[in-house]
Amino acid sequence: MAKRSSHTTQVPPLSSEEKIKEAARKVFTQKGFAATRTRDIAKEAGINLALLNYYFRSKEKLFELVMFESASQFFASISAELHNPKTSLEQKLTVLVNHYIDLLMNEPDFPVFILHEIQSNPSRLINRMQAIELLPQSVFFKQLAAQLKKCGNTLPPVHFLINTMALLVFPFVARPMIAGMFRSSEAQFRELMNQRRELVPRWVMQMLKEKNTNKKHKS
Amino acid sequence: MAKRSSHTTQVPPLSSEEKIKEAARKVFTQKGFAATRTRDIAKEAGINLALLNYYFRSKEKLFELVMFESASQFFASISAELHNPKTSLEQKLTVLVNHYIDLLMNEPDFPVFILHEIQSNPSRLINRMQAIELLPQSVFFKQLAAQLKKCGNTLPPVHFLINTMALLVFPFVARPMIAGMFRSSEAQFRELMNQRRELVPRWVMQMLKEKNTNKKHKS
DNA sequence: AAAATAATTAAACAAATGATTAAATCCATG
DNA sequence: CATGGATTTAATCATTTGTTTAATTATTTT
Repeated sequence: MAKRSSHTTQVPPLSSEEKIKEAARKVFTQKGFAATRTRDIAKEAGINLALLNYYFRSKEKLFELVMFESASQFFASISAELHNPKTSLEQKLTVLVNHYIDLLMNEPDFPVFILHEIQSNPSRLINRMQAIELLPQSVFFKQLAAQLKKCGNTLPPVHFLINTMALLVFPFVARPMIAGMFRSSEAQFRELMNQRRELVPRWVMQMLKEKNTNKKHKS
Repeated sequence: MAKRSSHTTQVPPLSSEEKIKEAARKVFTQKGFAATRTRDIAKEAGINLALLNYYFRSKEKLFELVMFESASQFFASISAELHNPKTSLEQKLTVLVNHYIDLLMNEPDFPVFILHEIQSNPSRLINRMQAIELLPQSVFFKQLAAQLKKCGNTLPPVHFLINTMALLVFPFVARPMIAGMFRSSEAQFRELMNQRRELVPRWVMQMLKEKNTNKKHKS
């Protein structure tokens, strides 16, 4: 297909259709559905505005196509590892954390984007993502529950799924605030996130091991 | 000011100006700036569309007014406790966690909203919130750093500030996803969050105490 | 009560924006 | 080359949307 040539990194010229999809992904992710103009996408893609409707019918259709691709890729990319019966819970945690830290360093705007779109239109996105609903049936989740039981911790396993995701993705969604707090540079932030590659799995394992004293709380 | 009357919960009738502000807060928070129409706000407030511009000049001005109020209230509401030299780190954690769990149960859409607005227009909001930049100078932060030192943990204290916020607010920003995973009801979610009132402070204290082995990570 | 000021309304305007049209250009195939 | 379909473009349309205007009603002041 793409004619390869010389020694330089040769980018196969994208078709207009592909250019639109890439531009749409970029602009939608940064500004959200409502704030992006079809003209923004056309300009970003370097194509005529009418081509957008020629290939994708409407802004809405383009959004659903591109974002369903992104979202399922985001959630499914780690699915195999989560269902792998050969690796330990701790190994899975390490793979999971490293995978998403890599991903989020390249796509830092994605989490807030997806959370905002879900919040402003829950039905449109939640239904289409079966990857999410399969998580509680994964080997990973079962190993998590087993580890809890072994340690005599009677808390619902959900807490620790939440905690893992929280420690993993929250730094990225709060990145502008963290940067604002410490006037920290991009490089400093990346250094922090690289440290967390080892820290997050350790913290999660430690939380699992803690005895749950199971005190009452005020209703 | 407001004339109080009988035994029933008497709502002092809001002025049009107040009705608009309340409606704006609600609609902006749920749908974001770009997706809300001035007509949505007018309808929600039950007032004529022109009144919005009569009192607030423009959608943009209304947004900045109302959201600056919300945001500074959100961040400043706990400021006194964070600077209290009388209470211990653990006590502060408990107060902080309980305060924000209360707040977020009533305003679950606020975090995603504010994060999305910051992401799509960082300069507009970050500058105005000095509360955020004062956090690293708070007694809370100093106690956190001291506790780390005492335990021989050489990691940057920021990690634990991030972790505290993560464990506290992430469940709310991810609420629709969590509900989707476990088909859980509103009541079940609230029960989980009530459990976390005690769990989050404990988890954070535990993370602080862990020895940091300080292994190298791949650059 | 009269006058003045404030609040409210219906209607309309102007710009932005998603979408369409019809003509022009490109490109493979016979 | 000629033909026919696919691609691209400039121009335009129709609707939405933030805002304004001018007239009407309510409230306060004199």
